[in-house]
Amino acid sequence: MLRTCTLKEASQLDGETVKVCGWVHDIRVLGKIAFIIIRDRYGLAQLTLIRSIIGKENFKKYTKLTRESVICVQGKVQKTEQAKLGFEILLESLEILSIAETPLPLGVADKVSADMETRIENRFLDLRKKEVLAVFEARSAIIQGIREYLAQEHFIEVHTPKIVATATEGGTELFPIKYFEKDAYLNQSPQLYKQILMGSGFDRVFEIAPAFRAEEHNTTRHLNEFISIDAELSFADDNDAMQILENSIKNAIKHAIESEALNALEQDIETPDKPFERVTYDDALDLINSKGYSMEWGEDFSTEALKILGKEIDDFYFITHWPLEIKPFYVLPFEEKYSKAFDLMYKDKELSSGAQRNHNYESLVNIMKQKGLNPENFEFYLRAFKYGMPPHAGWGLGLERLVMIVTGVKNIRECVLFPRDRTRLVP
RNA sequence: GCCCCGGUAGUGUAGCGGCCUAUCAUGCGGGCCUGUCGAGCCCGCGACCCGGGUUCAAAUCCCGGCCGGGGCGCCA
Repeated sequence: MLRTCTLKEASQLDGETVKVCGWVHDIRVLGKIAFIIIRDRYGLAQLTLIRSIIGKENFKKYTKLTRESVICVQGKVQKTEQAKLGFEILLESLEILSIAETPLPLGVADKVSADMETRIENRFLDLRKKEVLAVFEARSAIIQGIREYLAQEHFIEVHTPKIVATATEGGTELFPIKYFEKDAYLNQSPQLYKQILMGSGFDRVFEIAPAFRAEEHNTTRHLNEFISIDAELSFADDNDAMQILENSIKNAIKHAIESEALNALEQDIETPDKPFERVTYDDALDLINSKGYSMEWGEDFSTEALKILGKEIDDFYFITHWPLEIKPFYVLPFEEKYSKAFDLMYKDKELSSGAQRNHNYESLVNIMKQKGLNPENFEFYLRAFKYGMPPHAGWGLGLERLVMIVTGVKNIRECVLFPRDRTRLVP
């Protein structure tokens, strides 16, 4: 066993001799005494080196260690007021496990900031910073919160194919790939598959998996590969789906807060205690037009329009009863020109979209034709509607968008370990 | 897809025709110090993206390329 405890655990072991491992965060030499700040995932600890105890040779060797080298040390934990952290480890022996080259392409303990590109190119180093790590701890907690809630509501976690034969919904660009002698695509959404599973009687399913979009977008809120959290439930309408979504989000935030990851981010967010406000498309439209912005019925909200809404309405809110014409073919029509579609917003950000689905075969085929899609290309999907399909509803949620909101991070790339954007394919 | 902005030491920056042998911080190398903790002090190291042009003179202006950041659109 290389270590007997983590640095955080060591802080509680006053008087005991421990063996700990980590990275050299910083070294301060003051003549005959020196301090090495060691770091692991859980925190920092100060190693105190006294030359007269460890010997001149060792003292020199250890204080010449480069930053970010990996070491394993043995020493005695002592509580002391003299150390900022309230304790220190009086060094007895030190083993060098890995020497870090110098200079570092990206400073870890530095005060200077780095550009996004430098950070991503050296992501392994960037991830050593506690505020960067914290984003991923929060992300993990968010996923756990959602998974925990959905499992409790008897959702089955499923995985659908990411290599598919045709476009899911039309519209967005897909990444073409070679599938042996056939042409295929990376899937933009599990939409069609999770609906088929409703026809299978799975009743309630969810999936947390990558989705791919080949749009050349240049924004801080789009990725070409992102994690989509999708849920679908049978014998349910749009309101049921919204409730499940709302509760999932609340549990996600609760978990993120409880994980304490947010402490490193100076992010102050509370679990929303009130129900999310629900605004109809028509009311939202009126609100926007009343603020001096001009928007026609049947248009989607522009970024500028959403900024107005974001200011007028509280944090999380649903926009419901969308015009049928601007939603995909699979949403359920309602009162002729409307649909049972909804979007979940956080201020001006689109977090999720969902709907009660159209489970009527004839109607579905008609709407597909109206939208210029060829039903023959969707035969594998449509046949599930011919032999007993229950009414159902569901949603897709962009994980990284939620992580942005919960952590307060401004660029969505910071919410992914190794982001895929317009030009980035490595690392 | 349309549009805007930017590339200066390892990192982050200042400079935006001659005052540049290029600023500052951080880092790195060396030295001093037994309580540092954003340590301090002294010495040193290290850079104008590439190609072409304008000019007596280019980091600075112009053109092209490469690379990056962002806005809109599209969406999650």
